[in-house]
Parts: sequence; C-alpha cells; structure tokens
Amino acid sequence: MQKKKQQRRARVATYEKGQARIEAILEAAAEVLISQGYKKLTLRQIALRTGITVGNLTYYYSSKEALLKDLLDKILRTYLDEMDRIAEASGDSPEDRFVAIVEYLIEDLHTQRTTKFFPELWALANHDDYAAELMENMYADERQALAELIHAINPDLDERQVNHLALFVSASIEGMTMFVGAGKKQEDALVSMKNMACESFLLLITQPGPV
Amino acid sequence: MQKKKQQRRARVATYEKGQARIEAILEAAAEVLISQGYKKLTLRQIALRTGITVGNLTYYYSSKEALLKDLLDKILRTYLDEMDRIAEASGDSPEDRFVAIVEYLIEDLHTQRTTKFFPELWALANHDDYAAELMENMYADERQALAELIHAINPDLDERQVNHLALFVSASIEGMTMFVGAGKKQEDALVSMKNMACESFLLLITQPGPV
DNA sequence: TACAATATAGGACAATCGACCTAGATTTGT
DNA sequence: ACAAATCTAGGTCGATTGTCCTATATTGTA
Repeated sequence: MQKKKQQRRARVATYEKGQARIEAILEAAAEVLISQGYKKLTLRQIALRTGITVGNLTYYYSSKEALLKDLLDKILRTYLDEMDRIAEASGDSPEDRFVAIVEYLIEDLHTQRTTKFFPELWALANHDDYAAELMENMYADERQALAELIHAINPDLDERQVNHLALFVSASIEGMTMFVGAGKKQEDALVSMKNMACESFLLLITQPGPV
Repeated sequence: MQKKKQQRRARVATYEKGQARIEAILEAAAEVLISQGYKKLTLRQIALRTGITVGNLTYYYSSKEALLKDLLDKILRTYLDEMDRIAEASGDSPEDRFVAIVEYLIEDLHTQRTTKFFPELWALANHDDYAAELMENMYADERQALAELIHAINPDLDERQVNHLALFVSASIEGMTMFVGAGKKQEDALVSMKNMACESFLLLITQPGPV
C-alpha cells in the first residue's frame, strides 16, 4: 500500500465566511495560474493574492494537491456549463446550433483566461493523472454534444463517423489556441478561422468522403 | 539597466569529450522534460540522467536558463529539419507534397516525444518570452512551407487566403496532439483523423468559400 | 453572556532548488 | 615528458517550497 494520506478536498466550511474564503482562494489561484503559470502557482502567491496568510490557506486546504484538484474542477465546470448554455440558447436547426457552439468555442479563445489556461492544463495532464482524467472527461462531454448535432445534421452517418467528426472538430478548434488566442501574433485572423472552420466542418459532415 | 549578466549559451567545448558531454546533457534534459515534465526538469535530474555531477553540469551551463534555450533550440530544429526533408523527398505535384507534409505531421503525433513535448512548449511559451519567440518562428516556417504548396495547388487564391489556409491547417493538426497522441484514449482514431484532415484541407483549398 | 466551533496570523521545519567555489584528475599540444 | 588547458567531483550557500504547529481572534449558538 502506497501513500494513502488523508485526502479531503477543501475543509468543510460551515460559516459564510469560510465558504466565501474558499471561493476567493480558488479565484485567486486561477488568477495566479493564468497570469504567472503553474511554476509560480505557490501557496504563498495564492495567499498573497487572496489577502490571507499561508497559515490560513493551509487551514482550508491541507495540501496543494487538494487545492489544485478543486481549482481544475471549478474551471472546467464553468466551460462545460457555458457550452450547455450556448447549445440550448441558440436556434432550432441542428446546423444553427452546431455553428453556434463552434463559434462560441473559437471566440472564447480571445480571452486571456482561455488562451493561457488550456496549455497549462494540457501540460499538466502530461504527468498528472487526475488532470488527465478530468481533461478527458471534459472533452468527452464536448464531443458528445457535437456528435449529437452532427448526427442530426446528417443522419446517414454511422456512429463511428459521427464520433470521428466530432473529434476532428474539437481538435481543430483547440489547436487554434496557440495561434489566434489572446495576444498571439495571428489574433486578427480569428474571424477568418471561425468562418473557415464552420464552412469546412459543415462540408465534411454533409459530404463525407471515403473511410 | 536591468539584469545584464553574462549570458553565453553552452561553454565553448574545444575537446571532443566536451562536445560529447554537451550533446549528452541536452539529450538527457530532453528525456527528463518528456518523461517527467518541466516541473521536474532540475539540474540534479539532468545531471543524474547524464551520469555526471551537478558541479560538472554547471561547468558546461552556467545557468539553467542557458541550458533550456539550447534544449529548445535543438528540439525545434530537429522538427524543422525533418519537415524540410519530407517536403523535398515526396512526389512532384504540389498536392502530393502537401499531403505528404500533413501526413507526416499527424503521424509524428504518435511518438511519445512529440505528444509530450509540445504541450510543455506551449505552456512554457505562455510566460517565457524566449520560448514564445522560438515557437512562433518555428510555426511561421511551417506555415511558409504549407503556404507555398497551397498557392501552387490553387493559384487563384490571394496571399491573405493562402496564409489563413496554412494557419488553419497548422492549427488543426497541432490540436490533435491532446487527443490522438501517444497513449491518448483516441489514439486509434489517428488514421481517420489523417484522412479527414487531408480531404478537408484539400477541399478547402480547391473550393474556397466567401471571405 | 458564556462557551464551543471556526477562522486567522505568524512562525518553524525539512526538503529542494539554482548557483557558486575549490581542489584534483584528465587531456591536449608542444 | 611537461605545462597549460580542460574537465570533473564534491561540497556549501541563500532562497524558496509545502507542510505543520501553536496561540489568538472571531463567529454562531445555547
């Protein structure tokens, strides 16, 4: 048996003050991660940004690992929630809804938060099993939403084709992060990318080639 | 005047032994970065893997920053060199050469090295100016090669269209890293992605929509 | 108002990091 | 073969890290 170790997430905060503190801590941690990178995501930086002491921080999170888990959970959940909101709020035709999601995902790239956070997540997932699993689950949800719309657009596609198309769409969009993200040199090409992506994806869905 | 500081790269190694040591150090550093991530890329890990002492390591690299620069230079150069080789070695028609490059880039994803290294590079580029510049230069070279072929395939496209198409192609491929890379859950979809990408890209190039 | 639960501050601790120093071993050119 | 250049080992140093501990302050409740 290897390192068991008491591994609760955040301390159960019963008072309002404690609840608010945990929120503040996670928001401060997100800001540090995004503005300074994972290397500088230290307990002291987080405490400083939250406006509390390290001692107080460790009262809420007994380990950095637990804090990181809550942080990743919180951030990824906001992205999934927002995507669900977009998917439900947009037009009735599957094409409209598909385009709405693709456009949302691409437009979201020109926020500093998204541009900086995801590469950190991908690097983290390289060597952190929990981050890898969380990331995989998030993208699986995203692909599921895309796959349903793709199937509705072209019901002739079999399940494998639909899943692979969703995967291609998702991967293509994520790849834009390093090029048209906030502050990147090609940022002004974001609109072009959006149009190309929509056109290309719809063509691929409605007129699938061999394989 | 801020931190000037003597900033040579590697010590000028005049003996054969020294030259070989530097090569061994950079290879060991690459292995550590890929197998353990940037967080564990410490002078002690690198020295251990090289089979030398930390004192000896700092004789060749007076700072970790200098070592990292040489490491990134070396790795990125190998990718550009390989891409040039592929571009020249493949068929005569621009379509063939375009497809050859796209297929090479995608197939390369199922090596551990590529799958692990690039997310580390992207995260590094988030907060390290040198890494960001080096990365941008590499992708600019890649886009240049793609753009030339795209123009040859469809000479009717204007320069802006060609550049944006090259950007879309490059971004789409990079995005696959997190999904069909070595050890990823969707790795078996790599062949499908390759076919979809080639089909989709060629369609986009030969039948461009508005914008 | 009292008392127990919760929250906070401040510091100590071992471990690890990059950087630096010095003395000795090895290699090369003469 | 010998001196100079190069390479190597081993240790120390201050700074930073996550974690832990104790004393005090604040809060909710009986």
